[in-house]
Amino acid sequence: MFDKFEALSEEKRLRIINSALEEFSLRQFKNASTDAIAKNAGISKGALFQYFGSKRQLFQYVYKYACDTLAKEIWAKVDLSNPDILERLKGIFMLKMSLYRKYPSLFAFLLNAYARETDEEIRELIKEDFDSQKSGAYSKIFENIDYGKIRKGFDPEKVVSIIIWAMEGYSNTEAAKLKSEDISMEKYRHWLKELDLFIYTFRKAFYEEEEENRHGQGD
Amino acid sequence: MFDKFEALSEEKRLRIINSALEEFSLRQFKNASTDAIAKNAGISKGALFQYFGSKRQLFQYVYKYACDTLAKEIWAKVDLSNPDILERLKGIFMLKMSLYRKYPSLFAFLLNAYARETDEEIRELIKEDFDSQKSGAYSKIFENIDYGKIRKGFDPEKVVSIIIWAMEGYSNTEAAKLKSEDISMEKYRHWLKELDLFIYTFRKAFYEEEEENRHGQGD
Amino acid sequence: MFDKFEALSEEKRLRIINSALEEFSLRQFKNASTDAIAKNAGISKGALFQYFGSKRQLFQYVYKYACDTLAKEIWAKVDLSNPDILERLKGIFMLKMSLYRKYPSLFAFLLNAYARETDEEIRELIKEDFDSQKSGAYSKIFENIDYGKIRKGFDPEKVVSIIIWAMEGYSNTEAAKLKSEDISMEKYRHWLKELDLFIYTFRKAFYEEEEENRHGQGD
Amino acid sequence: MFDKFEALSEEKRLRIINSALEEFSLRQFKNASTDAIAKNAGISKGALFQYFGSKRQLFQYVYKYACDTLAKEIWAKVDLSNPDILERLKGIFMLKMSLYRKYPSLFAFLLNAYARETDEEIRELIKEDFDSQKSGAYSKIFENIDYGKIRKGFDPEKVVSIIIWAMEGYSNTEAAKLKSEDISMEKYRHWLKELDLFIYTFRKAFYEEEEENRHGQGD
DNA sequence: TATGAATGAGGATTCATTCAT
DNA sequence: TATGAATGAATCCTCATTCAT
Repeated sequence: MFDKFEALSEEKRLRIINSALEEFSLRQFKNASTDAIAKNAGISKGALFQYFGSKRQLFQYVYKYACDTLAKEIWAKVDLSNPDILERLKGIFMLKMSLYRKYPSLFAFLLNAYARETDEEIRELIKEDFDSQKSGAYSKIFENIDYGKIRKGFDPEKVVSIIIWAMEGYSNTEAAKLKSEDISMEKYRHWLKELDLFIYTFRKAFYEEEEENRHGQGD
Repeated sequence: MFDKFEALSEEKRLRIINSALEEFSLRQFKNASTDAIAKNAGISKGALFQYFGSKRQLFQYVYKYACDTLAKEIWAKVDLSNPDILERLKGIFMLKMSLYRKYPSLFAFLLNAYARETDEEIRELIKEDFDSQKSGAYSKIFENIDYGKIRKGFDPEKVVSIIIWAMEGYSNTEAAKLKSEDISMEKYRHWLKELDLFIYTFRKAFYEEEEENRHGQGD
Repeated sequence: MFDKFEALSEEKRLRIINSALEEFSLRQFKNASTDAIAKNAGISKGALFQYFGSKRQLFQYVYKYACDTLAKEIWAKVDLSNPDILERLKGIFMLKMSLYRKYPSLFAFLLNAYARETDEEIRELIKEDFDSQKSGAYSKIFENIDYGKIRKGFDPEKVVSIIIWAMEGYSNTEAAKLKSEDISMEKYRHWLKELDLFIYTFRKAFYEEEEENRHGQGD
Repeated sequence: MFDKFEALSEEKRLRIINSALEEFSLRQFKNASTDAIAKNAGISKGALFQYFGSKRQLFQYVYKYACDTLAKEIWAKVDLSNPDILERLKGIFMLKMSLYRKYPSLFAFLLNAYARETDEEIRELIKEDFDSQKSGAYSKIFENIDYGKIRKGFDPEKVVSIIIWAMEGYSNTEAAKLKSEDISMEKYRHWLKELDLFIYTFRKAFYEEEEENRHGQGD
């Protein structure tokens, strides 16, 4: 299965995968056009069906590819050694942004698949995968987090929720601004500065004094 | 344009609009069936096309109707007299939740349109509208806000962003849990309690001491 | 089901059925072209699918129609009161020939369906029907046959087999000559004369003397 | 034409012919897969088209091959020295049955081609060939037949037709029972006994007394 | 010469849109 | 004006045939 496809040159394979990623991120499974995928990949419709058998199997292949690629990229790079949730989320934010640069369609494809897809069979495929990945991801993100730094009088769970929602809000806002344009070094530097401001704010708002001092001193 | 439609009796007009709202909230524009819309509205397909010319124009009409209706509802009820951002957001959250109950199809339609629609022309229509509405909405939300209460040392803009993102995160999380089931009074009470906890947390984290005291005393 | 089709005028319905009969008698189910059926019936492809839903259902409808029509025609006209196998087979032969005139494609369609069809689902549909019809038909043909007239020294079963095979051979030979051209009255008279000759031959060959005499006297 | 094919080794040629015979006996011309033919012959699809130009020409070649082979076999073995039609038909029946055993695919192919093929061009090819072969065959079968034995009062032509149709009916009935299973010696003996009974019946029914006597004495 | 990947025309089916009644 | 049957363009998929290697 998919032997014929995997026997192709990497260049051609990527052309096809990226064409499919783009089409499937623009349209639902049902409306995505195999014609468009073939055309944009520079191959014939017949070839597409020789490689993947059906539109459905093409989706499955591309979906698996996207998940694997993303998982490899993310878990290879998130630093789980730092027990500070703020530093960890900062790492995840920067990673997320860099992935937009590297695989613009891939990200859009996965979001589209999860948020918009209505084809039942496809939803099932996604749900299984997504739920297991998500719970895995969340448990990894919260692994070894040190809640001791949070100021007395706060519900640590609420505080962590607020921080995560705020970080998500920020990364979504920035991602929406990006679209598929290139990300400059300047942009990176800007984000790092902004993130430090957010982190400073969170620390000052929710952490014990000493933390703030340490931060103040280190600054 | 749409003269023929607007000449109909209100009862018939509503039947048609509601049928379209429901179909468009269940399916993407391209997959929505004009047959189903006509059937559920109890009119013939031919009539539908005589009123609106095309499926696309029908969508546009219904979309505009939904936006207008919602805007009227929201701005009629949000209390802009209270200069405290926290109280104002609490009001918006409760309103948002109550709208799920009042106009399930209309709300679902707008969410679906904004979040799931992939038809390019439709997206553009939505975006324009949405952006102008959003900027209007945001300027209204921030109208007369008293930033003076925010603790010195914080960037008020960042603090407000964090609060808004966190509130959005919470309302999205809760909305996702809702689906289309009915909202009980108990649910409302639960939300009010939770919101008060969030507000307490925000106040304690970002507001001047005295604010916190006032809250503590008032509780 | 098929309501829309049955609501059409008889003229249009017959045009469609005959077009389908012809196409399905020329090609196997799989190769039969819905395009050709629609075109020859003078309707659009879309209409065909509105009436029947799918090519498969169209076949089923047409098949049932063919069976019902044929059964009605045959059993309405075969005279089962005459206990002489020769007279009865003569009746069946004449009937078979007259059916070629009335429903040329219908006959070809049923033969084609039984002899050539390879689509499994279609075969099953046919087999059930055909086997039950055939056993019913055979039991009717042999109902009340008087074997007493067959000359001593012959195995009556063999004699009847020979007569039936010979009659089938003759009717197939004649049917093959016919194709779809019209059958003249002259042709009918010719067949009747030929049949009488065959019957004379069978009687003289296989029946008791007295039978032959009676025949001789009656001639 | 076909030079390239005929230049191949006999072993390879037979592999290709047998593969085509099998595929064409399983499916109609249109549904037969050139892919399957090439694969089962152990050659590439490209080679197949280089040898034969098109699927149609491949069929023609194979059809001609089948006809020639069969004709050679048949006329080599039918004993034309015996002037008795009954003995001659008995020989043909036994030969026909033995050919099922010797060339199952070839026989199945020809039957399939004649009985089931619906492609018009192919049908024409078959018909021409078949008609010329048939008339040739019939003239050979009736060569040197002694009609003198037939009882006075019968039309010899009719009698011979009846005998041939009955024999065909019997051989078709038996062939239908066979399918592709092997033919045992017992089966052969059974057929010989049955044939003798039929011949006895025909002789008694249609031949002059003395013939019958001779038969009765010889039995 | 042999290969088998690539091509693209052809077929079933769907559905927005039209139009005769 | 209202109807809903009819249309036909568009979509997925197959497979004989071609052609670069």
